[in-house]
Amino acid sequence: MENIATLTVLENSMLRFIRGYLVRHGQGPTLTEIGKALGISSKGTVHRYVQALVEKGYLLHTERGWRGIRLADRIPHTHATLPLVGRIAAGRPIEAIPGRDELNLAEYSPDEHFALEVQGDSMCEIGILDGDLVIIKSQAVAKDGDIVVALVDEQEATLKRFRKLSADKIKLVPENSQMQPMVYEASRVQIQGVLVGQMRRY
Amino acid sequence: MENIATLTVLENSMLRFIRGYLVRHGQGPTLTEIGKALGISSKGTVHRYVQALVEKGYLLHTERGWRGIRLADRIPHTHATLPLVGRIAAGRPIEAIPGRDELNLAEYSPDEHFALEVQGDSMCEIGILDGDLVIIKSQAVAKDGDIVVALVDEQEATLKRFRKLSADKIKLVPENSQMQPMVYEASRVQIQGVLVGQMRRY
DNA sequence: CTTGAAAGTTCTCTTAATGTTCTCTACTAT
DNA sequence: ATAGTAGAGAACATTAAGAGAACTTTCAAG
Repeated sequence: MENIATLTVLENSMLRFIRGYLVRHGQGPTLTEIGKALGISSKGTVHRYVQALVEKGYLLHTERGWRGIRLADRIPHTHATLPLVGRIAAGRPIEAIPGRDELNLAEYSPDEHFALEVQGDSMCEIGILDGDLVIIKSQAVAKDGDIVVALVDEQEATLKRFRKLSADKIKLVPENSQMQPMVYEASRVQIQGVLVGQMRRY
Repeated sequence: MENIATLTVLENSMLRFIRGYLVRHGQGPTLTEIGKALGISSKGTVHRYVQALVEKGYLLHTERGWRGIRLADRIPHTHATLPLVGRIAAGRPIEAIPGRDELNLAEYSPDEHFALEVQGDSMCEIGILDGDLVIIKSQAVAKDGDIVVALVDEQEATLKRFRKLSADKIKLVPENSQMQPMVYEASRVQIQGVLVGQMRRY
């Protein structure tokens, strides 16, 4: 945590860019490329910042030669963010996503969200598999088509797509063709929240 | 946080804001940002409150430089966690998962990991869909069967399952029956990392 | 090997953003 | 009336960020 404290906003941005570039290209960027990416037209300015990162221990530079910027072992610990290097599509270069160079994992506030582990295949056709974690925003009302955590008779829980049939009937729809939708009296069903995220570990 | 009671309402609000900001950004807010968040237009006023929190032992400030506000050691740092309520299986009550009541969103250290956004369907049969984010552990070596980010000829990237055919040949296998595996000379392929996580937003 | 372009290095000058200090004001409770 | 809380805002100081020119080094092509 202390480590990040010593970097300015721009140093941090530059480090993120350099880091992404190394993954995307397998070699270091030129000062001009760094400048272009960060909107700086002066190589001198870019050079100075790279030097600052080297002096602060975040970057190394090969002794001679072009494109010699490398990551040092010392990488800032930024709580709850990861560098978002870009978009990967087979057969293409990884392309940086303009304006998005960080993945913020702390965007879900714990007072409004909770997590659940999924068991079963009811939502597998949309990529929510057995064992996945889902992030739910706590709310009691859902829109037609939302994926909800629904409590039936205050007891049985399920993660399904919510369909409103009428004022007093709702349908909970699995995303698995082998399973049937279920229709309930609205009064039996309590919406606990709405799906906002999913994640899986490997 | 027992001593939080000795703060005024506003000091308390400010402390909460600063704590949240530090988690999301990994560095301190500017006085202007604090002011904007709490509806105070005067930097001078904000500064005075920050000083009060420093004097009362809740905050620290780096000796020099901007964005230097930090939490004092006695203040618990907010971690990027969500309550993990339990396991959800259709038709059953949500059951608590023994020993796991929190989902730690910050488990991937940024010095070893980066994220990528997936484009395409090459891994869709294992639930990695177009638009998903994947979390990659940086490493240059993979085991047979690992899902890897591979750079071919320092240029083309791909996320596929790694199969080692021989000492100098590897195969990259999609998880989509409509696509063919590709075989490469090992010297053409640079492993940038191995898949450790996946996530999706709704 | 030579040459020219690209990339890197050093330096000076400038501007904008952020932090600090201070004075004045208003409201509420004692 | 006084003290505490809370706010505005201005002037000043410090930090970060930027341009660009001149020079040096590296590399690739001929």
